[in-house]
Amino acid sequence: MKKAFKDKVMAVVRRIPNGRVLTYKEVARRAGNILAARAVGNILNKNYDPNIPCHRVVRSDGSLGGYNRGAQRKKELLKKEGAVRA
DNA sequence: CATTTGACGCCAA
DNA sequence: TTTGGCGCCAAAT
Repeated sequence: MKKAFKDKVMAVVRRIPNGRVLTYKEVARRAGNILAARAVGNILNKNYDPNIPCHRVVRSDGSLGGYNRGAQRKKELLKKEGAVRA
């Protein structure tokens, strides 16, 4: 079945290089629907994959947002990678 | 198939 | 500037 959105979101997030973070809005935009920022978060939330650095996706405000493994973990990961909102 | 949920985003007060 | 409410979408139940 072609879950274009879910599949694309995963692909996009998987492509995020180390030290780089994208906003949910940006990911949604690359996934094909900029209005689906919410859906993006929902997808990552229910479908966490070790290949997908979902911790590199943050809110447009610059806030980290949430994380399945704990927001604290996400914060540490980003800090460790030195990620910045380019 | 209809309803609920949810890691969001933007605007108004 | 901060808080609250509304709008948007896709997936899960």
